[in-house]
Amino acid sequence: MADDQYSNKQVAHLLRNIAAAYTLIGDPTSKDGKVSRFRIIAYEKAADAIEHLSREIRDIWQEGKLYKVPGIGPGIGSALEEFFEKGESSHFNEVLKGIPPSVFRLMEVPGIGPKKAFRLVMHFGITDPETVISDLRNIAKTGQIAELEGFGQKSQDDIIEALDVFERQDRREERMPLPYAFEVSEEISKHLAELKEVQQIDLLGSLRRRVSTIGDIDISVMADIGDSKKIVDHFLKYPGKRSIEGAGDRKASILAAGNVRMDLRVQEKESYGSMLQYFTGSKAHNIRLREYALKKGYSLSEYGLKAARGTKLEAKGEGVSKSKHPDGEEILTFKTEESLYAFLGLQYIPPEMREDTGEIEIAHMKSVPVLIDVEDIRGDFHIHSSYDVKPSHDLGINTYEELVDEGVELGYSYIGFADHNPKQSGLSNEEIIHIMKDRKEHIDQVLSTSKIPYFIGLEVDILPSGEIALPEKAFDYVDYLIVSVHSSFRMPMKEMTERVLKALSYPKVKIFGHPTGRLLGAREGIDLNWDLIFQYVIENHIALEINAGPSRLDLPDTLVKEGNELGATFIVNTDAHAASNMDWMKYGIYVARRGWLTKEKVVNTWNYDKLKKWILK
DNA sequence: GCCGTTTTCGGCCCGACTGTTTTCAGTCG
Repeated sequence: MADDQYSNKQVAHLLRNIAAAYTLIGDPTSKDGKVSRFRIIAYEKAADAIEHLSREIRDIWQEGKLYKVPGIGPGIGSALEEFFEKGESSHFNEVLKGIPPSVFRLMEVPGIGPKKAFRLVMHFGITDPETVISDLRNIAKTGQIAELEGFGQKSQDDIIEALDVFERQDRREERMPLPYAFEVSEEISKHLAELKEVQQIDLLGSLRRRVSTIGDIDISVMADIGDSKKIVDHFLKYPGKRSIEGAGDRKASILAAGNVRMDLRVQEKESYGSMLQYFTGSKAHNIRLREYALKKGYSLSEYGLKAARGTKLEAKGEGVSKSKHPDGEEILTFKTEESLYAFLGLQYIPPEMREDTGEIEIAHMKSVPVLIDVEDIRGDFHIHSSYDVKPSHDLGINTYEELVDEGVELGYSYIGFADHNPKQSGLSNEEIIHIMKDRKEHIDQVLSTSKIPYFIGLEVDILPSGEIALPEKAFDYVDYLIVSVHSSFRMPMKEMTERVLKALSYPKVKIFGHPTGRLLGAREGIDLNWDLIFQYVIENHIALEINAGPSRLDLPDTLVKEGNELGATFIVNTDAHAASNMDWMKYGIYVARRGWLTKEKVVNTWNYDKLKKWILK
């Protein structure tokens, strides 16, 4: 499904190839064959936009909303329509005709862009994309690349190295789950903190934006600019280092164990705010912010604001001062991010929102939402105990009493238990009903003096038919049900949607658990028609779970944002199988914040009375 | 080719590093 030629990734790849072809040979379909460089940029922008969509571009086209995607206008749009209808576009074909396919393959190698790929392919006549990597490596080893004009010995060595690395890890795009990235970054932070010249260390990039999976670790250091070389040198001596990717006076990159790339930047105090802003990203947010600044007459970079179009620089406002850009021009520098956004007439934008999904417009209108925080959470409703109901999946390791104690420790006002349902094979309905009755009696007994009120829930499997794995007579012994998909993950969207909608229709179902079923880096989510799911849960007051389990982080942030815009409500749960895992809550909160949620949209921030009313409704 | 809270025409993000170069092109983030 996701890897066919219509997937967002493939369509984005196609548009980037068109952009590369334009760069290399121009447009064969136009009169003079020339292409404005801005048309090339437009294709790349459209590719970026499509790659970051939260749903499939082809589905958007089928809904007739293709031209609502930013970056798609009449030109690219009409070609895409033809592509979706016929499986190919005559314009795209014309443009690509002049470029051997091996060029695009070679461009996937880091360090080789369109120009180099084209030169090498044309000069050596390697046209087969299947063999281009090994063919070129063989040629390189004979020393022929070093003799080409514009290349040299070093270029040749670099190409051999890049091809070797590429072939070893071809297409393995390793991103680590956010919680793991936090651990890795702690070590490098400690290493940097050894230097007394280091005044402050910040983790930036996708880590600071709390993206669910992290590619690179981005680190900034505040220091006097005279010390920056020394700090870079120390960074390069990190014991976990495998190789140096690049190094300058103010920035450097290394590859650490596990092929984790780490990027360092050093900046002085006066312009540190600009650095934080720049290095936090996202790239799309930064580009949009720079465009916005430019319209106001300023050119924005990681150093601060330069005057553009004859604007006069005036250092007005908190934390703003005049300084010199490394190139000698006068600039305004910013101590904090707040001062930078404020200077541009924008409300502060939390890092989690900086994805170019409308946040700059909202900040301009001064209506940035107050995002939910982990302190707002008053309870956890997806916790597994060690009470043995002969469950279909794993038992937890702690008793109800221990889970309550942990809840009290976390400052919760209430708690909900959601063990897995008793397995259906080998147990009769009567036995299951009996187990459920015993469980309720057990809980009520051991928690008769509980410090906080509790709810008795159950996480029930959604069977392939859409029925749920619990006889209705057992419903008497629970306050609420979480329904979750735990099997048959690969069903066509239509059937999967019907399956889930049926499960959601049972009485006492209040929560749709880890809704996509994805496992980060291990399993894609299920295919659902989200418009129908959102509509149903909104009408029936069912909360969509944001599962904070480090390997899940499910619902994904993009779907949270979409559901939020439609008016859905959510619940952030840990799915803990041990009391010690109940502190995973923060990871779910990160997802919620990336989905722009305020606390009102999250049921487990509500006070007890309101919450109880919702559960018992 | 796309786009609009100073524009339906006239703009389009910014800088660092590397290698091959005597002033810059290519690539990347």
